[in-house]
Amino acid sequence: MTGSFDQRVWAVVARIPAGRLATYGQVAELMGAWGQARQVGWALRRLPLPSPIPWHRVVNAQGRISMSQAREGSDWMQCELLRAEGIPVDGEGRLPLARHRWQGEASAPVHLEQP
DNA sequence: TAGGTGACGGACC
DNA sequence: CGGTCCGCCACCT
Repeated sequence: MTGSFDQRVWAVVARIPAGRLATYGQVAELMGAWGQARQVGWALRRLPLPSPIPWHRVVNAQGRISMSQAREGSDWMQCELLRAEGIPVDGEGRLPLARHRWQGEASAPVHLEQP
């Protein structure tokens, strides 16, 4: 294989532009591991911090930061990093996912039509 | 070895 | 909205 699961996850996450968001499931899809969102979470958990990989741009499909005591504060750090990129996060970890959703680079060029 | 637990997601109620 | 269930699969008892 050309790299471990972890490395493939990180490679995808590394492509997420600043100010944009992706979901765990989305990352799994982009790396051809459909339905393995959970494993993507594990891979990010194994990411040594601090890291140049923009791990904070990955949130869950409910548009919230996955909070967990097991993260030992990295969840709150994620909150800070996102706000620093201009993405508002409320006290419950909710954020405007729809507006900041990263489209990957798979979106076919669309020809705009006249209204 | 079996069973419980998650940085998940989608269906249902 | 929120809560439960189930499928998913790597980790950890």
